[in-house]
Amino acid sequence: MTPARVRFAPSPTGALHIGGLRTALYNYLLARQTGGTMILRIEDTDQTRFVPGAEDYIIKSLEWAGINIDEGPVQGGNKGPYRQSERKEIYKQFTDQLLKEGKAYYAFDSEAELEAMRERLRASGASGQQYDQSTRMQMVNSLTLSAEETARRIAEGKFVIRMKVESGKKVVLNDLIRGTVEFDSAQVDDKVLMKSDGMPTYHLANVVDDHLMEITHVIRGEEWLPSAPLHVLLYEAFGWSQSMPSFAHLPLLLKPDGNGKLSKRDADQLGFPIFPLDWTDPRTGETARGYKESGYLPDALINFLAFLGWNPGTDQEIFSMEQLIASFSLERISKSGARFDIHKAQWFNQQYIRMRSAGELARWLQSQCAQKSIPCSEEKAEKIASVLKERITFPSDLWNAGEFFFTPPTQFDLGVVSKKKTPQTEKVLDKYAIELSDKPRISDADAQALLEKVCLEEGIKTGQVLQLLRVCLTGAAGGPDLMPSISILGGIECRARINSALLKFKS
RNA sequence: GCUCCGUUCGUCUAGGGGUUAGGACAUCAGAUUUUCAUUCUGGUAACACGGGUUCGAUUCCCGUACGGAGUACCA
Repeated sequence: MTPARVRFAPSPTGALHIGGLRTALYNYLLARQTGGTMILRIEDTDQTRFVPGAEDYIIKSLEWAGINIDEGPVQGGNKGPYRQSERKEIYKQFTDQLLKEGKAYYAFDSEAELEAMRERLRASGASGQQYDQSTRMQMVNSLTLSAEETARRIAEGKFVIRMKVESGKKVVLNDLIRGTVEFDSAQVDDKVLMKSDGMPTYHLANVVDDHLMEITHVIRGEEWLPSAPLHVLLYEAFGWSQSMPSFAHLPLLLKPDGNGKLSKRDADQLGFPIFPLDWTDPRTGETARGYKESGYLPDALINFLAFLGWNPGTDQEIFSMEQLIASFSLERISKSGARFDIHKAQWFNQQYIRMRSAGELARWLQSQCAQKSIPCSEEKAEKIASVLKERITFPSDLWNAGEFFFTPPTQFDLGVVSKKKTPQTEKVLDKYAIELSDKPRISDADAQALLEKVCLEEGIKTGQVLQLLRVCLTGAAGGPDLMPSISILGGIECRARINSALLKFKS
């Protein structure tokens, strides 16, 4: 396999969207699989949309997700710089070349003039309202103005450079996911290549950089497919057709319900994260919760994301990053958009939590306790973790489901109480409490044997008191196995809880 | 409007001219757990529609419908 050079090229206009993370992942998988190079390129050519902190956020998010960058603004590399704003001079050379060869031209139209053109076209019932070969000669540009006038306007410094797209050409794109896609160059417009502030547009910058950085595969979202013919034309114009990268346009991530692509709004409404990490928008001060902070494990999220649009063709679903790298292939990416389903993400998380060691879960619990200033020994944390392990989806559930190990219940399931509390069961629990009172440490088996003994003396089955006992101890009707719980709590604590609960039930 | 892309259970998908159309999530039922969860077993549930091509089409072709994307001096 020839080593692939791929890039993830976000623009620092905000937090990294979960769909962007998937795009980065697919790029990364191909890079690692082929022993190639993963490049991060910051596409910050729109100065008006620049958001401070966004670049740093993107880098931290990728790092958390386990997507390691080989070349980028932080790591450097010999094809840099990796921020497009720092490559301004490079782009100028290339537009100059196109200008000289007559493949691009200067345009001076104001925004109002452009709008007027579109309005005119709409009114006339034309099929499109593009600045293209059919309209360019009616516009204010170096094609329609005299050489002197053009020179004067250029000297004023207010101009854009547009691609001069020839009509009547068939543009063929061989997409790795979609196969051959054909376009008619007549419907490609004369896109702006260089903006009036001297910055390139995405179209120019992307082609120039991909060429200069020797990118072999452009793996990006499907939203780029319509502008792909322009990019192909640009490669041709520069004479780079032979070394043009392969394209793979990824299916989009769609809303869980309704129509359209997944947006932050949907996530907010349905209550799930859309960003990898917590993000505070510096403009609005608004904070959005991240996957990390919501308790998703990075490898679980990655596994989930990998399967949204790709599958290995086998029944295996749990894949580590290494396994994904080994099995991944662009050919097995599906063509249609994938609805985003947070339930599946939760299921993956649950699976990954179970694969963690009791020790690791214990450390999570200990840190949660520490935050609440509740002491928790390693031994206790580990015991709790092992009884709770199969029952949780997020690390925070350790506390939610195990709080009763630290604080006696204040609320009790009254349904169980009214159903199970009889003079007889009360008496059993009373006696059980006394038996427990001199046993600070007690094993599961002993707790069980003791209960059976008391029940036998009172002539009832253990099953008749078990649930009432659980409510006394934990307050709830359901929960982890009772005997191990008693062992964790210890005899003294259990006795106290039984007594106080029984007292409460009397009133 | 125009251009491009797409369409298999509710969801993610496998499959592919002749299959009992497979798996996973979700859901329902039963078993286990004298609780809940887990686990196990089983169930419900899909080839958008219409024309071709063919002995035969869910699979290939063409339309239609529906969905999506793009249509900026944003990426």
